[in-house]
Amino acid sequence: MRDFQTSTPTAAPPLYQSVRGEPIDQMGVRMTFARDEELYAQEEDADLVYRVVSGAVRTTCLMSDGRRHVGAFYFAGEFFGMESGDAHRFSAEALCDTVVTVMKRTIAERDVQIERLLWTSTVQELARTHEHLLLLSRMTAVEKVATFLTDMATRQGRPELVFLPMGRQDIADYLGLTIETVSRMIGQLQAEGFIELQDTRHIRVRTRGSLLKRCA
Amino acid sequence: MRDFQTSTPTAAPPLYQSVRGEPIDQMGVRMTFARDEELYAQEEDADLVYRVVSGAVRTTCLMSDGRRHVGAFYFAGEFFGMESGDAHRFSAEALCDTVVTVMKRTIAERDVQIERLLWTSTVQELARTHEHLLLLSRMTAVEKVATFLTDMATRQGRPELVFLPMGRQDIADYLGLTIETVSRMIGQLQAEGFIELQDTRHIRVRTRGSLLKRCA
DNA sequence: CATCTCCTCCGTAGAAACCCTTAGGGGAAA
DNA sequence: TTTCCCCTAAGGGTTTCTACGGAGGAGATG
Repeated sequence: MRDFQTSTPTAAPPLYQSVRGEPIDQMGVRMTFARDEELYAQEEDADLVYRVVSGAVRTTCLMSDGRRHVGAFYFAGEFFGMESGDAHRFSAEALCDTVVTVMKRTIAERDVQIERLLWTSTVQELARTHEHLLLLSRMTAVEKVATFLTDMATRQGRPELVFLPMGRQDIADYLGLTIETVSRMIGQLQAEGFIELQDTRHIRVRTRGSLLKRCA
Repeated sequence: MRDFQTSTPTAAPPLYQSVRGEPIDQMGVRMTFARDEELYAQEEDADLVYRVVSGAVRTTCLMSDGRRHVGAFYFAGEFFGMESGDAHRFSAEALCDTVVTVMKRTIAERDVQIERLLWTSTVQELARTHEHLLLLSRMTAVEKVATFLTDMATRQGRPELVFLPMGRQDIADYLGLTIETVSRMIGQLQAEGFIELQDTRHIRVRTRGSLLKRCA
């Protein structure tokens, strides 16, 4: 976990660094969550917006028959929890020990600068989500896993060594695969020489260019 | 096409009706596009934002090996074309004869009211996109088609008779299926008595409650 | 500190289900 | 007629489902 904590702050875009000269990390109330602790639940009132300071968060959606879907992962510097309606459509949980800042939605919407920041963040998330759509609808299993790994590497700002704060089940539910297929595809990428597993959560990318070819 | 033109304006939320007392339809420059005409292309500069006045628009993404992906459909009252970067990641085409209003992004961002409208619209689209993700990642073929039909019915504001301005290929590329599977599933829903085909583009929903059960 | 057990998570293999590919025919529009 | 799009059917491939075994961590015990 520790190397993850120290690596992610570099991923925060410069845009997010300050508002009115204040470090944006200090905007709102600081809160800490333990691994697997719930930040908010599905159907809960969505009157707060969140921003990751350190650690990582996943949003999940549970269907009535038990099928599970992971909507997104959020890392340091990223906003989440904005909803168009009154209630959260997903629940949010901490992947590891995580610090976030929390702000009332009504307060954020009263400040033009903060609102603009939120809008920029929302458009960025929309773009990421569209990429996710493309991945889910038209990629093969091995392409999904390769794309996921390069995306994680990029967002962590360290293309040669990826740390995965989430388990295999989370990856599977994010990519629309089963846990077995994820394992098989990681094994296949390793057998083909694209990646090397240091342990189950640390993956060394050998030839980034070649791995990108497996991304479709 | 005609019944579609008359039915969609009712789908526009009240929020979009006016800004500063002006009908928002008159914001920006009015443009008309013919069926299958391109509004903008993938990789093109994204310095404009669009809003559908009448008709319908699809956004598509073409992969290098020819695989095709439909990102979204937009109907009267909805904004599209906002990007986080400088370039469009998708191309946009008219599904039928379509009227849109076009506005410079820089102008939109200078007006606080318009900017807020855009943000609201973006958050709504993000929510719709998250629903689309859930559909693609964890639904079966028949659930995808059933969900698609109920979504179209809802957005057209006429739950009992759905008009599909897009072809089967567009539906398939939107749902991550093949055209044959879409046909089979529509046939299956018809055989099970949930829907009835008037012609290939007009579908009568017999028992909405039952169809919703097929949506997972 | 070593060892044991429990528990969770990860990896592998075979069978089965699901969906896609391929091929062919029909109907509407140009 | 020609062309394009849609529907149907059969075979094959990819992914999932089911089942089993191994690795590693947490906690209890001596």
